[in-house]
Amino acid sequence: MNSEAYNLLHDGSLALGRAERAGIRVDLKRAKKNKEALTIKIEALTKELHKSNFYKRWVYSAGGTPRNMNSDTQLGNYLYKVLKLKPTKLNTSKKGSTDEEALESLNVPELNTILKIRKLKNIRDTFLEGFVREAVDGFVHPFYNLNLVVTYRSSSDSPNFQNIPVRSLEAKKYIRKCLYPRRGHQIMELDFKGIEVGVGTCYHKDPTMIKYVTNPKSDMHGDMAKQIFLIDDWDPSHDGHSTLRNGAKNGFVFPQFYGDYYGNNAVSLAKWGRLSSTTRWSKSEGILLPNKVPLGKHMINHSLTSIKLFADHLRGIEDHFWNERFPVYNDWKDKAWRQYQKKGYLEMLTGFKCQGVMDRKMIVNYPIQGTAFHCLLWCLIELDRIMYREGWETKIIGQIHDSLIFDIYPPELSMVIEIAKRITTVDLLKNYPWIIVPLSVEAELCNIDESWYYKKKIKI
DNA sequence: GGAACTCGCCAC
DNA sequence: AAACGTGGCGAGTTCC
Repeated sequence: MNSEAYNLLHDGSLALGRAERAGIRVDLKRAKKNKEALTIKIEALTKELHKSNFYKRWVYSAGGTPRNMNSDTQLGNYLYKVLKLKPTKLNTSKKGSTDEEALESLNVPELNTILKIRKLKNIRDTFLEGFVREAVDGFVHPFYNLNLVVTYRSSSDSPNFQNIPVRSLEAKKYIRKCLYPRRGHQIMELDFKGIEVGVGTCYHKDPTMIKYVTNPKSDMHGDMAKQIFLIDDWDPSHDGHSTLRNGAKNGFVFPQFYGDYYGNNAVSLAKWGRLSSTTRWSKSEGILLPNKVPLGKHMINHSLTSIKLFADHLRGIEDHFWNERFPVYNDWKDKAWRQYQKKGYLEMLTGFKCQGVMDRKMIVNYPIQGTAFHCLLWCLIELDRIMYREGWETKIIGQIHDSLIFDIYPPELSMVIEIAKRITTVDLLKNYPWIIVPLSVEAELCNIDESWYYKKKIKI
């Protein structure tokens, strides 16, 4: 790495050290209460399972020794060797998988109980128990490492602050309702909007992507949703259409950027839209579209009657995506790969080098992932410097790759937002002149004395 | 009988 | 042929 990169890590660890020292307030009483509530639920589900013929036969098959349903080895043996069920999926050791997708596909009611227990145990033992174990005087102090990740991103541990559940409502409730700001303060989260797409654009400079990230009226994910789901009367403000937009974004666009292909896109989009991956689609299946039409009916009306035909459709879209829509981006991927093969390493715009054996996907992903984080880290250092110098009562308490988490002293709120906005959208671009696209941030805020669970988007 | 390791799973 | 990157847990294995 060059000296600029080197200094970023040094300044970064000092700034992150202050966030570590600040820490996050935990309601330990609540964490313990939630743990107990989960234990009761887990015990009830375990009892239910133990009563089933499914479990009794499992024990019998082991000569009467009790079976541990948390053991994937025992479960896999029973399902695929004793019951001789056909695995729908293999794990890396080429044995029948026992992950969520595999168990769901077997359509055995008791397996759903096991999945439920798994989820609850994960909430209890990884997250809540982690808070209880790591808390000192009512605060957890997650660590942020800058020396562990091959892409020169950060990682976090003890407890890991970068994988706190937010998508699953149940997990989110149990866990985030334990995390609080200091008394009289409020938690705020500031996120870069589409930073990886923006940083990627600084690498490949594709003119169509530049238009997409520069013109606020353009909408890449919306355009892809129109194409993928064959919608003629596209209305971005429509709830149902914004659902399809999310599908296109998370089921096609991002996976394509990461190097995935249309075949997997078809499977994951079918799953997302509740369409069968094995049988022909019917007009009554699938998620409901805005006009109350099931997705299955909509697809069939457009002659897409099965996942096979849908995959063919996506193959054409993938081809158009890379060769017509983003040909310059496509060329950059080739160029980056050839350059790595010639030089044996890759170099980021922020001055970091990655050496070692890498495949094509790593070569096009690492620089974007790392560089995007470096933008966040640079802003964190700048903000920390100002906060420290001026003695703000507001503290930075965490960081999740493209977002900053603050413990806000309410009288300082508007000043924090104003300065953070300046640093992220103006100062950063001066420091890194290779940033050729506008960057923007969005904010989520909790009320005073409210837990992190209640964060809500605010206008800034 | 414990330390250190791998694997599979799952959270982001 | 076919998804980037992490941390953490429980189960199971190996080694001393």
